[in-house]
Amino acid sequence: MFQGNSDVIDSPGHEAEACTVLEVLNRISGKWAIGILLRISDGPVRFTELQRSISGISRRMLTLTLRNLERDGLLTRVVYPTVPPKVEYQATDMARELYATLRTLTSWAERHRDDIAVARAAYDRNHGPQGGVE
Amino acid sequence: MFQGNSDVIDSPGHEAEACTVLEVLNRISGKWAIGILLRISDGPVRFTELQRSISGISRRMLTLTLRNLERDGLLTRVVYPTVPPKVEYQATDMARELYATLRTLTSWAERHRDDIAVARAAYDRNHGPQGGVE
DNA sequence: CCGTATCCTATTCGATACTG
DNA sequence: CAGTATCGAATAGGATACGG
Repeated sequence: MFQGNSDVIDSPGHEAEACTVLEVLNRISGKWAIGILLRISDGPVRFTELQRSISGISRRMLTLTLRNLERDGLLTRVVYPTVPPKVEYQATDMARELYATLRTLTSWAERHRDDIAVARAAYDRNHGPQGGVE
Repeated sequence: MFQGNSDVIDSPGHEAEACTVLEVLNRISGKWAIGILLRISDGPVRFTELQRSISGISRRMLTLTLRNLERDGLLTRVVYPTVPPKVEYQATDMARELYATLRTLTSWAERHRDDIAVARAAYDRNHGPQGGVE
């Protein structure tokens, strides 16, 4: 019944700052965080706009990921009390420091996508389904 | 009974290359991958040595993560047929291209660890346990 | 338009015991 | 030393339905 029943947001009162770095890195891991951060990299974006851009994400996961990023100070949520409601999400300075790194990361991923596919295929050929010596 | 029952290694024959980038990024996500990669950044390291350095990791997760990284061509596994056995893990060139980025990432995490903690505390104060309007 | 609540599944991970 | 097998708990994530 707590908001962080199990899901992503951990309940306040449960401190867990053991691993310095990995704890923080876990904030930008998760299936959608990087995609969201990159999407709002050049200006505020509305909720529905985000949902359509990212495509594949459910409203639930979009909300949860946005809340976590907001909680950690990586984006701000601005509510315009209009009708219909309008909510914009916007990267903070802290998040902006990440963009260069994030882009390097995704560019690395794109550059080596084929290499990885090849390596994987080779591995699966040798260490086949049953670990078969054959 | 298959090696990829559910765990980390996905069974060959199930192609899933939909998302270009995220698919690949998922390879260096996971709780231990980055730690392992950084640990082998300056030369080959043995299994037990890895286990002690990383500390907190179980043999099982060490093995699984190593296998996945090997499968994706991020490290190589060299077995010396001695007794007792000796196995060394070593980063590939592809992985070495990642180190600069990985260090930038972890340094960002360290620089902003406090900011994040503060942001989180503030968030939890406002959007308290019940989402209470108060 | 922008969410939240519930339910359910798949995946991740740790503990433990066994092996070449 | 360097693993593998099995089990079980916790968590992430999807589908769907409801609300301000």
